[in-house]
Amino acid sequence: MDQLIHPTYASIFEKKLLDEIEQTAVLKKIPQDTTLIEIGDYVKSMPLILSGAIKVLRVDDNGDELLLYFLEPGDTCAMTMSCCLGHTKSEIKAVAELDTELLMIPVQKMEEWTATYKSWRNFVFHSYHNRLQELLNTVDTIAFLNMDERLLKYLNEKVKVSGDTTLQTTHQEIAYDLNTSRVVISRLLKKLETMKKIELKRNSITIRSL
Amino acid sequence: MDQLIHPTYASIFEKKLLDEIEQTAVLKKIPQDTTLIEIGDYVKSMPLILSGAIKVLRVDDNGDELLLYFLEPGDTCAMTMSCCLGHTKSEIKAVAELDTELLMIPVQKMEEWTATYKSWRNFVFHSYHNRLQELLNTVDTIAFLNMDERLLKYLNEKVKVSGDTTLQTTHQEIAYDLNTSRVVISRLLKKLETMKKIELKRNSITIRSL
DNA sequence: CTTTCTATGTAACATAAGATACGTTAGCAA
DNA sequence: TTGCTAACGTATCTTATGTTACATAGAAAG
Repeated sequence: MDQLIHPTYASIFEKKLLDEIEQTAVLKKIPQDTTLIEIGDYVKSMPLILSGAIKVLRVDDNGDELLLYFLEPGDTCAMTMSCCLGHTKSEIKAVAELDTELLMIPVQKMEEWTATYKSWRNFVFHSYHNRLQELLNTVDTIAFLNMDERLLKYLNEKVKVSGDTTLQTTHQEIAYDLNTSRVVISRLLKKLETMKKIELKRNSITIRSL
Repeated sequence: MDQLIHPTYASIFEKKLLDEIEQTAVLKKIPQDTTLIEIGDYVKSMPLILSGAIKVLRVDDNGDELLLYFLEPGDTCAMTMSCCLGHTKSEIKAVAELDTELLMIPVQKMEEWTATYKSWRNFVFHSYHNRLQELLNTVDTIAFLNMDERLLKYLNEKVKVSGDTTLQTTHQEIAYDLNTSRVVISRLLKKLETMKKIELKRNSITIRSL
């Protein structure tokens, strides 16, 4: 497991902490599209992302969804952390966007480590900081941008996260993430295709320039 | 100053920490409508709110504003904290909603205390937790609610924060907070008045039942 | 090859919200 | 009193987005 921890976390954690992580963390392999957490779930461990990507969503009472942000290697789910520390239920839904590898840290350990390891404390604060930033970004997007701009931003993020300019997805999927209807997305995508910015095929969108 | 700290914070901080706060914190009295922080400001101290209330806003490049949430006694500005710890510029604008009293803690001290005081660490984590919650709430509001529902929620919050069912405000002010136009707010308020839920006068709105 | 899905294209219409314009009113000041 | 200004009321129009309905196309299954 040692090799797995190294690439992303070795540089920020001290040796002793890395040893502790190696002893207590559990490696979890998650196939694409697996739901990791639903709203209302109790969470007893916190994930460190080693590879892949995780999509974090908000869901309202009517089942309407909205993409909040993606988590990538080196990230942790601050929401989950927050729920662990506050001993409250999950406020978000998390789905594996790609095949993903996680290190699961038990709550009890993470509480211990905040007292004993400065590097861990910094990591936790840093994670909160990043999550607040991302949430502000999300707020900006839905408050200040029109749907066509949001769609562009969304496509860009998907390309960045997947590392591929051809996205395997459907219009309906996008509509769910942006909390709108399929027809609206089809309409806007068609416009982008006319502008030669993307190419549309069944189950795939190729981004040429955005 | 001892009496000032007591009511809101005495129960959560240990004696030694309270003493330290008393020695290093600076009491600041802020009149209503004063801008405390603008986006891009560097912040070198973190506020603990003793009395009053603070309105936290997001502003975009066009100068469009959006109310994120209100801070009340016992709260701290997690955004500011986050910026302090990350040594980054402020991402938000903060305005005194009422006459407000703050204790200002220097960054350097707050970093020290996270290492030495468990109660401080818990307070910091708790604050992050609450702010994430509030931001999720904000996201829900703008993503899933229509303007009329957002207006109702807004009026309720103002009543709660001010402790008065009569709000001294203008339609334009509300429009700024909700990032819409005055005309839209006037229209919706009129509808609420017709439904006998509120009473409108120049510069004042009295909430009867929501 | 036909059938059966699911994904996509597109028209036609409905609605919430934004924009513009202008009239009215309350309160203050000269 | 008169006049001025900020706040408010309201009609009209535009636009972005949502809704419904239906046609077509591609993939998969039989």
